[in-house]
Amino acid sequence: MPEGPNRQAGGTVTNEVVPAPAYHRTDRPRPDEAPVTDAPVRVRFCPAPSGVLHVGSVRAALYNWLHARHHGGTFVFRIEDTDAARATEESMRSMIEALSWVGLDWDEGPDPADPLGAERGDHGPYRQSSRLELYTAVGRRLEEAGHLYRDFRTAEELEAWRASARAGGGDGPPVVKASGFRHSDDEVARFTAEGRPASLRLATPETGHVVVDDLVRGEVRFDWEQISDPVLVRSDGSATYPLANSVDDVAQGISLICRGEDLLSVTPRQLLIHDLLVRDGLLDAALDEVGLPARDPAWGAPSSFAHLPMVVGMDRKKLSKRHGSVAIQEFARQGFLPATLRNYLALLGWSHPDGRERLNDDELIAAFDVSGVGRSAAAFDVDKLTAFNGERIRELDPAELSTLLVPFLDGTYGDRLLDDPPTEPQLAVVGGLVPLVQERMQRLDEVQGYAPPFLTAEVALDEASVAKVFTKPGAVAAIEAARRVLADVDWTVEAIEAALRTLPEELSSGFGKVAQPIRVAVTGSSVSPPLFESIELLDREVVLARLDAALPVARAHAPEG
RNA sequence: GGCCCCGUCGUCCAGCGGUCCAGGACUCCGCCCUUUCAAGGCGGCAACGCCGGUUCGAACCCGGUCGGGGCUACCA
Repeated sequence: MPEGPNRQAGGTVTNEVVPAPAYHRTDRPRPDEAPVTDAPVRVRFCPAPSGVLHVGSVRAALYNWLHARHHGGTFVFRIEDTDAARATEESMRSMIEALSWVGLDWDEGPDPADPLGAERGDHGPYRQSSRLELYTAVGRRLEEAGHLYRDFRTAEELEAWRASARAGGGDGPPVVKASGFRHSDDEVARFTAEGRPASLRLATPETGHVVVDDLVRGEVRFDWEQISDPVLVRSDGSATYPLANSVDDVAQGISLICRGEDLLSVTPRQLLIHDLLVRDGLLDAALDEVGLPARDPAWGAPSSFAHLPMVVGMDRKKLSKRHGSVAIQEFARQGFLPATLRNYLALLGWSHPDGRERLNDDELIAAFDVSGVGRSAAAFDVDKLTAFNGERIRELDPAELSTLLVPFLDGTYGDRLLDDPPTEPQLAVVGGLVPLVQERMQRLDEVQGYAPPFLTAEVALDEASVAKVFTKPGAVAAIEAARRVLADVDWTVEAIEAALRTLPEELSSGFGKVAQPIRVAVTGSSVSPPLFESIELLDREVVLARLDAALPVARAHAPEG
């Protein structure tokens, strides 16, 4: 049981590397001897810009953001585009836009207003493609210090070796170790002279084990003999993820690495790299060499890890297009509020100590603690998200909701029902619509189902509604009576209601029987916002015209006799 | 195959040896309210994967088993 001085509120922070015979030095300080307690809280979100940002990534970003805000720390947004073949600017732009939309603001990283250009923060650049020199310098220094070895094997050779090893040809599992992979000095000299390309592998310890003390998983032990020596520098000279990611985490003073569980098994080698980077000031020298900002003296190597459980679909399978909207932008166009996403996603793996679920940012930030995160995979449930969203919409200030609704009516998302730009009267109608629809919407895009009768002169009578309502006795009479009383009533909700309330008695009927035909005639459907308010929102001429237009239809559907 | 992680209602969580014939939220169902649809109120269905062990006592501890997932790339 590792017991070091490295304790921090919220969890044990001892990442012990034991023993370390294969990494050479014995006079170095043990990693757990370095006090890390007063290092400032700095966390990062560092997606690889290929594809779109999905809810799993956003939840990871959210947890990092919450951790930073809770501790008054710094949230860094870094772009990991070391794989030139996969990274695209389109994806990068989209991810920056998505994270901004969700409302997770970062303190250092690309400028959302100028995604491909400006950056903010003193420890950049924040795009790895702009730090290649650093990785090269670090790679060279690591090699000079004897931590790396050259591998001249081609991809085909490696593949063949793996295939046979896996086939159980007596070689055991396919673990790459220096003991079996390091070329002899002669070979190295010869291959180098021939100009054969070589990748650089990190020589990990051949024996012993590492204990990763994870804030969510507890202590996880790995035996070094099971861990392959990772390629740090590709044969074309470019850095791989383990190198670039580790270098940047140390160079940017990241204190807690909080990421997906899929990276848990890769943590041992990163611990080793962090250690090598910090030791003897190797990284500091490289930083200085390439002219990048020096590290803050208060920073240590990342001292805490938190590996978050995966987010899966309702079928427990990996999140995919089949699970609805994968790209975060899709949530925007469907009318989800960013605050809903933040609230819901926070609860996917974590819960407030007192059990409350509807939480605003302040409450989230105040209560969030990574070590309280659960360990099992969580299914993303759109129904619950939707329910949360409906509640939030109801809490919105009407004026704000009115503004939020416009993009769903001006053609930004969905059909265009407003002029460009919207006219004052149109905006007034939208504003008038808000009280009628606010409590019956779960998503903003649902306004598209309510708005047409109020924004277009003509109304199309819904076939099913006509068949259901106009075929009942009394429909024609109700419409005729409504037409008569509405012709000269005061155009206020109260007067309209008072007038229509007299109809049931006159027609010896129930109000429901009278109201439905009128509703269909005026709104086109048997399902609509409240009748009196709907009528009032429309102009008298429009209402009367619609009643007139509906009359022949109602007559045509009227029952015999 | 090897290494690692995970396993409470359909779903997300609570539970951290007795107060649990397991609690909240979403979904679903019923009732109330009601001019439709909603909203709101009330009520209901529904789970500790399995087998052993420890213990006076286990959802909680231990072992095994089964099931799910991750990694096993010169992707990240």
